[in-house]
Amino acid sequence: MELHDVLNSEQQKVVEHTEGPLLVLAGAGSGKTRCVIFRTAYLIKVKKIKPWNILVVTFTNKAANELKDRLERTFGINSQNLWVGTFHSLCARILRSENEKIPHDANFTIYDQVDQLSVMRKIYKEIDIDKKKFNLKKVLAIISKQKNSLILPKDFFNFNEENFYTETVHKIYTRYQNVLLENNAMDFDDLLMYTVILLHENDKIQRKYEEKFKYVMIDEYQDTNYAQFKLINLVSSKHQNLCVVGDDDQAIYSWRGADIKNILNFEKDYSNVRTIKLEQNYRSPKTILDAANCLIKNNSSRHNKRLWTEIKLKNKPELMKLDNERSEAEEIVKKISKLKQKEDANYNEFVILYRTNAQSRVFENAFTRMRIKYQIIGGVNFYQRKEIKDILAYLKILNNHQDNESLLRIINFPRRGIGKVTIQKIIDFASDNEMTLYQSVLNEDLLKYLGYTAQRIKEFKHKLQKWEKESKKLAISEFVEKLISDLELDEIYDTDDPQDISRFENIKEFVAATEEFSENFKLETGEDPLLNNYLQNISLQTDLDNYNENEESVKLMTMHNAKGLEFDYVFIAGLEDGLLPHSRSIDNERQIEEERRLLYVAITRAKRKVFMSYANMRRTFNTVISTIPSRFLMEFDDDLIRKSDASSFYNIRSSRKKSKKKTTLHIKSESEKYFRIGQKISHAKFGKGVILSVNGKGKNAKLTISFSKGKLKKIIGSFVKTL
DNA sequence: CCACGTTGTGTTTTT
DNA sequence: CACAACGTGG
Repeated sequence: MELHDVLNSEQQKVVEHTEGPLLVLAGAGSGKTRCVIFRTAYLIKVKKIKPWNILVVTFTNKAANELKDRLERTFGINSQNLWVGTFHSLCARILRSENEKIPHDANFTIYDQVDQLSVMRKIYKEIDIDKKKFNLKKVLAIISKQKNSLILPKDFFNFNEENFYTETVHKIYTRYQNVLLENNAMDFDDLLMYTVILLHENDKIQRKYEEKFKYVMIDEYQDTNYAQFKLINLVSSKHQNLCVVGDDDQAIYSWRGADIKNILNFEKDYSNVRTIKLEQNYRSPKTILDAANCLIKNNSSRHNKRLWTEIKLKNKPELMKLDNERSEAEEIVKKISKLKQKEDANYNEFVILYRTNAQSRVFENAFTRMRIKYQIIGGVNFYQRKEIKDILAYLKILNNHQDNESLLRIINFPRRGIGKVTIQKIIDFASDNEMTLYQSVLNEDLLKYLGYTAQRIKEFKHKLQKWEKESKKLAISEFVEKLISDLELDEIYDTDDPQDISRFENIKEFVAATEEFSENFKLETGEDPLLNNYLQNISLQTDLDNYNENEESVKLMTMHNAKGLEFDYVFIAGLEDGLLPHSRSIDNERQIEEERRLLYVAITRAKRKVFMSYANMRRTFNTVISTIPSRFLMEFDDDLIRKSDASSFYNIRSSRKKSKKKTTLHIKSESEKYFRIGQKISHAKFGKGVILSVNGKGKNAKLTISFSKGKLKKIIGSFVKTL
C-alpha cells in the first residue's frame, strides 16, 4: 500500500499511528472518512489485525455500509466480520446476543418517537397527569436526557432537585420504563443505556468485549453523549487503541445529549494521547472557506485550528433576498435549472438545505411546477409513515407477543368493529389476570366479558394464529404480500383521495423493499429471511441510509442531515432570525453557537458554490410573519459575500437596528381589512401604541398592542383609534 | 357500542 | 396544517 501517493503527511500519520489513544481533529472536508477507511485497511493488511478485532463506529448506517463497500472493492478485504455500525446498531447487536443478562428478550422491539408518545399518553391517563403542566415532549426530553446521562429512575433524585415537578417527572419516568419492559421494548436511548449497564455490571461480558476490540475507531466524536463516551471507555479500556475523529466546529447534536467536552477533553480523559490535526480542505474553494471561517470565529471555546485550501475558484457565496417563502423557492429552483444548463451539471450535484423539515413543502411545489425531479431526505422517515407503521405493527406483534403498543395499533385496523369499549375490556382483563394483551385476545375466558363483539374478537384471534404460523414458514417478502392481501389494503386505499393513492404507493415500495432484503439476506447468509431477521434490520434504518446519491434529482434535507455529505452547489434557505438561529435557541448563547455551527456545516458542504437566501415575509401555515435577516449574515465581512441585490444587503443592518426587541420577531401580519401589524393606534386610557398582532377582523379583532415602555395589552378593535 | 364529524391544540433538529 | 380528543348520530 503506497500511502504517500494518496494521503498527505498528516493523514498518513493518522493511518500509521495505530497504538495508543489518538485524537484526530479533522476540519470539514479534510478527508477524515478517507482516513478512517485507509486506517482500517492498514490495520488489516499491514498490521495483520483480524477484522473481528476491530470496531468502527460511524454516524449513519450509510457511512458504515460505504466503509465496508470500499474495503471490499478497493482493498479486497472481506469485511463481513468487521464490527462497523452506528452506536445504536452496535448496541442492539450486543444486547440481542447477550440477552440472558438483560431484562428483555432477544427479540425486543425498538420504539420510535411515535411509539414513545403513544405509551406516554396512556401513562398520563393511567396515573392522571395534567398534559398542560407536564408537556409530553418536554417530559420525554427530560427522560431522554436522564438516559443519556445513565441516570436510572432509582438514581433520579441523586441528580435532580426534589420538587413537585420533578417528583411527577420521576413517577412518569419510572412507569414509562416499566411499560417498555412489560412490552419487551426499548427506545433509542435504552439501547445505549442498557448496553452500558450490561458491560458495567458484568465483568465477564465487559472483559469479553474489551478483549475482542483490540482497535477502536469513532467517527464524529464531537457528537457523542455521556452514555456513548462510557461505552467506548468500557470496550477500549484494555488495549487503549482508541482513535477518535471529529471536529468541534461541527458539533450540532447537543440537544440529543451530545457533549462537546468529550472531544475538547479527550486529551485529559486518556493518557499519552497523540493529537493530529487535519487542516487542509480538499472540498471547497478559498472563497467559501473564508466565509465559513469568518462566521465560525465568532464562537468561543474551540480547538485552535485553521482550515486552508489550495482550490481557487472565484465563486463567492451569494446572498439572495426574496419577498416571501414562495418566491424564495421559485427563485432557487429557477437558479438550479439555469445553472444546470450553463454548467452542464447533473441535478444530483445540487442540494437545498434548511433548518426545519416544514420548509421543504414550498420547494416541493416549485419543483413540481417546473417539472424537475427532486428527492426529500428525512422529514417523516419512510418506516414511520402511518401506512407503513400499520403493517410493521402486525409484524412486530407476531414477533414479540409482549408488544402491547403494536397490538393496540392493529386491533381495529383495518376496521373490524372492535371499538374503545371492547378494547378497554381487554385491557382490564389482561391486567386482572396479569397477562399481555396478546394472551388475553387468545384466551377463551375473555369472551365471557364481551357482548356481541365476542364474535369479532374470535375472528381476529383466528387470523392472528394463522398469520403467526405463516410468518414462521414463509420468507418475509412472501409473508408481507400475503398479509397485505389478507388485510385487503388495496381496497381500503382504492379511493380518489390523493393521499390514499400515495399511501398505497408507499405500501408497494415497502413490499419491494422486503423483497430486496430477502434476496440480499439469502445471498449473504444462505439462510431464508424470516420475520425476525427483517425486523432487526429495519428498526434502525433512516431515510439517509436509503437515499440514492446517483439518482438524477435535486436533494433536499435539513442541515443536520447534511453532515458528512458534499455537493457541488449548496443552497441554504431561510436565513432569518427565528429560523436560523431557531426561535427556540435564540435566548441562549450556547445554543446560538450551535446554530452558528449548523450554518458552518451547511456552508462547508459546498464544492463549487454556496447560495444563501432569506425571505421578507414567511408564511407558517396560518399566519404570515414579517422576518428579520439572520444575525449570522451580519457576521460575514462585506467583501466575502456577493449580494444579488446590493442595496438589500445594506438594509440588513438598518432593518435589524430598527427592530432590536425580540417581540418584533414574531409579529403576525395578516392582510386584514382594518388593522395591520405595525400600525400605530391610540387608546383612550393607554395612549399611543403599535399593533403587534391581529386576530380577527374590524371591530371584533383581538389586537395585541405594545404601548409606551413596552407594555403589552390585548385589546378589542373597537376600543382603539387608528392614527 | 362504534363510526364519523367537529373542535381544539401545538409546531427544531434525529438515532 | 395535522392530528388527537371530544361529542353526537346511527
